[in-house]
Amino acid sequence: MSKSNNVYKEAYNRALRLVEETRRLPSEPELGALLGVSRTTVRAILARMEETGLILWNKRDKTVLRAPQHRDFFPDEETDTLSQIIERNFMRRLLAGGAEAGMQINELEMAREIGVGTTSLREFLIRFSRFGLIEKRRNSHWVLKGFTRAFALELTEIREMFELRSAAAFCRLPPGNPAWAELDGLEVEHRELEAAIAERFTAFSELDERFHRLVHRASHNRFIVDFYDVIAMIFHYHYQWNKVGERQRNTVALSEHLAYIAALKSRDPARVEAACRKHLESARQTLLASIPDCGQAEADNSAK
Amino acid sequence: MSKSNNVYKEAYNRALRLVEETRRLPSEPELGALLGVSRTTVRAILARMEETGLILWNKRDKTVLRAPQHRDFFPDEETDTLSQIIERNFMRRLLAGGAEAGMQINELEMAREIGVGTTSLREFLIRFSRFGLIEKRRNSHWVLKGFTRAFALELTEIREMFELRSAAAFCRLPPGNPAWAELDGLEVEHRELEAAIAERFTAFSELDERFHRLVHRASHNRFIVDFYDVIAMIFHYHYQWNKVGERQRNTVALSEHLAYIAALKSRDPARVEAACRKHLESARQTLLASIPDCGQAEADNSAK
DNA sequence: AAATTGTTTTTTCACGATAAAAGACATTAC
DNA sequence: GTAATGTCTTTTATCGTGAAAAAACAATTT
Repeated sequence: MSKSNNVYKEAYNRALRLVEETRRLPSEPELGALLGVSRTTVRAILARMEETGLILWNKRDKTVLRAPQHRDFFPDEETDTLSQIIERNFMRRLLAGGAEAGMQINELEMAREIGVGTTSLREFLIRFSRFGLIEKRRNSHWVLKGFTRAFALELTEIREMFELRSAAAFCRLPPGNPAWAELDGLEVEHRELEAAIAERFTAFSELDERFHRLVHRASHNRFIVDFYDVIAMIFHYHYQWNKVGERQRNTVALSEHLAYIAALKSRDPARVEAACRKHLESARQTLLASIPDCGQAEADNSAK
Repeated sequence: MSKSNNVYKEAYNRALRLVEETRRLPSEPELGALLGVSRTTVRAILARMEETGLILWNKRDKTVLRAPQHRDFFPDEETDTLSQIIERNFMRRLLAGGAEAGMQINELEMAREIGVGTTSLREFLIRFSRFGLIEKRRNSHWVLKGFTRAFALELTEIREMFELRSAAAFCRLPPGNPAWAELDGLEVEHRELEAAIAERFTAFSELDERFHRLVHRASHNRFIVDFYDVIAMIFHYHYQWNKVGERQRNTVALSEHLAYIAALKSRDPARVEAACRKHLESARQTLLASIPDCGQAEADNSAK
């Protein structure tokens, strides 16, 4: 099957939004920059838009003829990257299904089950291995380490080290640094969400990620910044399968964020540390509370 | 060409060492365990040994007929893993050649130059990306970030955080923990090397790695333990192309290690921290001294 | 002349295929 | 009856291939 054209389809859907808003589309290179794809893909999109009667395309002239209907869009399933498909499948097995530690992963079988080639699955597993949940035996299978209490503790330990350091670095940023403006923006978004917490309390996790990434970036350390990928991945999937008490959790986290932001703006290192510690502590508790295998931790940890 | 039989060749060479030392070889499963390969490979090895007249093989009986000659061994080039070949090639370009930051990596071209398939190279790059030296543009090329002063500073920053924490954890290990015995063993090896520093001063880096890995393991944190891979990789290649002042460096490091070991054995946290800090500081200086682009650091760091 | 469009070349992504290596099962030897 | 050997099956490592997407180059247009 070689390669799916999801890049084209996904960009096409986004291009439809542009069609909704304008009478005539900009030049090909401009569209490419706007959609984040190459001109080759832009031209494929324009060609189809002409075919379906959405636009009239003649060289520089790209006039919108009609508003896009619902059926003009490609279905969501077709716009996903292969690695996104694999990732979702894999995480579902890992978190939802009964994936015990020590279980081994069969590339061929798993690729067949998900319906992808072995190469793609292999590449996913290699990329995924940095999250510390799987390990490769040379010339042999992968071993699942399991989403255990020990894992959560190790993850949060690093997170706390990194975030405390990043927060301290944030305080030291000169006043002119754009990060301060970003922080102000995030504060506003927090207040807006606080006011509307009843309706859109699920929007929090996206805001949460942006806030923590901003703090981590202040460290100016690629290893710290990159490590947030691990945290984001875990929290993302974790919350997707664990909705109990979500609203309560988010309300608490939101107010902790606001205190944390206020502390950062005060530039008082002691206050920042306290606010950061408090928030991380409750994040840790939330994560731990959701892991079934209690008592397992000591065993895992002392097994060297 | 599908797959090279380097596993077989490498295991064969190691099996020759056993032939040198024994009159008759053990059972197939035992040999497999000894060489770390499957019985399939063991049997292939035995088959060849019989063919070349090294042994007489009849079911359980595997009698050694003659001592292996030099020409019985497979040449070293043939025993390397593909990923080792790729790694060496890549690191040579990165450290020795003029690999400026921002330069882009072409999978196809590089694969051709090294003489491997694109899949293998891709997988290597994905694995390598966690070292923070390259970055992928989606649906496009990889970008080289360069082995810059900024990189070295970011790397050592994390290293120091992790090692200080691990060393502190080491102090708290109960007296019965096998790590203490391992530490004693390493101390002996250090003393032996100290006595013979004149002859085998290049053997230090291997000892260095084992020592630091032992310390890191005390953290009981997979992210800390895994991070040492990054450090080991950098130091390994770095020293391979930078032999100036090696002996002096190693002599200093050796005595610092001994002080560090003594501190750990004293279990005095303050003393451990001091010894650890001192050693890490000189390791950092050594690394920084070897990077050509001075003054670059500020520019890199403040570029957000 | 600079930017845009038209055309061609290259590169990435993903697959199936194949030999090496591992693993499973059946048989024999002690 | 346990542990070895003999045989067969499955899985991994690697490549070549082909379509999607990017990038480079050439020809227009304003």
